[in-house]
Amino acid sequence: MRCVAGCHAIAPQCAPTSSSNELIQSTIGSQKAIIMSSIERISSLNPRQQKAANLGDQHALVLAGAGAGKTKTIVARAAYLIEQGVPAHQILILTFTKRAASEIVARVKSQLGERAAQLQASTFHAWCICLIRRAPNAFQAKDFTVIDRDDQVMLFKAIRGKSKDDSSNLPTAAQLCDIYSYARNTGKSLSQTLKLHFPDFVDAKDQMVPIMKAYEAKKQENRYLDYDDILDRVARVINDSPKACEWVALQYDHILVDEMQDTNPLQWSLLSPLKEHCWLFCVGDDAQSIYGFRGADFKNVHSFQERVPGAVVLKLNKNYRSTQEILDVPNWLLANSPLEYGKQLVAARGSGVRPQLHNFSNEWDEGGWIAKDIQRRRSDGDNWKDHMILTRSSQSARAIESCLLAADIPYRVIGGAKLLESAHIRDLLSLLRIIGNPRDEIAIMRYLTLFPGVGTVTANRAIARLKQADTLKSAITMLRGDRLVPLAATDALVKVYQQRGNVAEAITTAARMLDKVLEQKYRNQEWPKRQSDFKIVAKLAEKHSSILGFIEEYLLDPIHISMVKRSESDDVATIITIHSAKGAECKTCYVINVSPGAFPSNRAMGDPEQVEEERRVLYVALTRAMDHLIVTRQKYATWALPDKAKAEAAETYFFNKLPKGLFEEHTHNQAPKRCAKAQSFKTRQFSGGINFD
DNA sequence: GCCGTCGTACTTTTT
DNA sequence: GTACGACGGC
Repeated sequence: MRCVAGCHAIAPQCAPTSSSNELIQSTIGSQKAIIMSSIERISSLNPRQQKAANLGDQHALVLAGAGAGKTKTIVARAAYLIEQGVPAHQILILTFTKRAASEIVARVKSQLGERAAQLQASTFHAWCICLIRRAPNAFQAKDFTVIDRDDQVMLFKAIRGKSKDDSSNLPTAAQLCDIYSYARNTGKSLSQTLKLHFPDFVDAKDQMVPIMKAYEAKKQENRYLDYDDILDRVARVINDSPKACEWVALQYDHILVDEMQDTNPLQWSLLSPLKEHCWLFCVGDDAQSIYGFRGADFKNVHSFQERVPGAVVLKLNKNYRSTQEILDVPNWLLANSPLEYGKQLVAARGSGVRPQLHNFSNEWDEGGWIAKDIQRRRSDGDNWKDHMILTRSSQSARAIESCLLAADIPYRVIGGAKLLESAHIRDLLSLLRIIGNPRDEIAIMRYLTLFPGVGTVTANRAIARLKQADTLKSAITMLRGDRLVPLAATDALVKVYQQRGNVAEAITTAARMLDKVLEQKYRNQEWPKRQSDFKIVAKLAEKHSSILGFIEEYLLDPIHISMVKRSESDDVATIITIHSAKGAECKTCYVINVSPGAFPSNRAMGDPEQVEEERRVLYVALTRAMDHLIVTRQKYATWALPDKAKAEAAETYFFNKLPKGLFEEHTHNQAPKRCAKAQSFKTRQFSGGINFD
């Protein structure tokens, strides 16, 4: 047996499946309950799943259609390995979301109990952070702050602003961020990235290079790691240094990868060097590849055997989730693609209820009807949690949310606003971040400009001064002497600094010290509600001893606002973005706004690759339903588009040549009854729509 | 010269 | 519900 330094001692922030408090634990528990409810129904493996789970020591790729039991096979594989004597901590499970990770671990533990206690499952990012935390010097990432996309955009904005030259079409800060990230995730050069994926900006390349270089310099200077750095640091080191690679590889015998079709070249570069030392067991479905925008490369699936010599490929075809009537819809969708997916899902469960297609005028009618339908199904004996509403964007979840709210239906939203991303929490955390990393310019800027009399100019001066200081203490003394910023600003820094060993206390103190300025800032924006969020953040931080560790955990595993609010009740309906819903399933699924201009999204039109990805997004949505699939769409969804886009939307619409009989179709011209909340939103003027016939 | 406020426009998908 | 630009006040 192998014994490696570090493998036995997993620091709290490194245990990817441990949740940091009961409040949140109960919400995550309820999520699992939904996802797991049906799986327990079929507990035994079919022969193919069994064969996959019980493979000996070899590399394997399991290709499985939607609902064919991918998760179940991974769970069974992990359980089998542990039963064969592989120590649980020598198995690494990599998934795409934290939810998938905790679900898999929970299921293995429920099968094996104590023997699986050390089993680890995490996202690629959480895993890399864990490695970096264990050997910060090896990865050249000591005392860093993890920054999210908003912070990245802030940095790009600050740099771009200086080099503004109105003569050319320089990408916006957010676009620069996307281009930079795409290039890193795919390993492509900037020129190649622009040519292939951002052709509008090919000419701006020479202007972009210095901006991106300045961005990298800023990251270095402020000790920031962005999301891509987290993977990149580890990938570089294990590819360049055989010794480091061995150190990592020795910790694991088997690596199990979920959703392989969504891995990108950067992620592959993490797995590739390890395949010499560990056995890879990867599971995927090319028809469900929906992360192309992040550089996902399904060559990782298609060329698996070339990349991993000696690997065996197994296929799982039978669908155990849905009835055949439901599967006929996604089957038809893929059959209409110019690409050959070669997928025909066959329902092991046989025949059931025909899916429904409902036409509405607008999103309020759509949402109002869905609320009524859920209430009807509940009074017929279903639970709230038997209902899942799938949306393309988190934006479109808002109308449906207000309809459920008005109808008194308990719900939670997954994939929308995240707690740590809301403005008032970022304000609060900016203070904590300065304590954790005194060079954190973004945090200093955000923090200082909270105070009356301090704007960007003054804040920048203060930052320049602070950079000269060696320690936070001397920096604060310097700030006080300068009188650049109000005393309240430095007082809060001092007070919170004294509490830095106890993150929850520090947050409570910070909230108290900033109460005045924040109340002023948010006086017209639901301040009491925002204020109560601070208590939640303090509670989340209870088990953390490091400020940066705390921030990092919740950036990589975000808590959604509605999860916190709804924690007291497990029986809730779910509103979820399709991207977040991969792997999930539910008895009754509403796939909303499957309208022209939305599927494919008008932003994807013109690019065949993106249109196909949109098709797969819809495919994922349609394959979540177990018993009832209800698709809704809006007649006037494209009302705001220019005529040309409107025509294009009508032409490329996925449901154009829908065969009769696939759906039971209903058209609603009037809202059944507008909900009170919905009425309070401004009514829209509609002009021109698409004829669905 | 710098800051605060008010009005307007925009809002894919995730780690 | 947030971000940016324009403008007026200090």
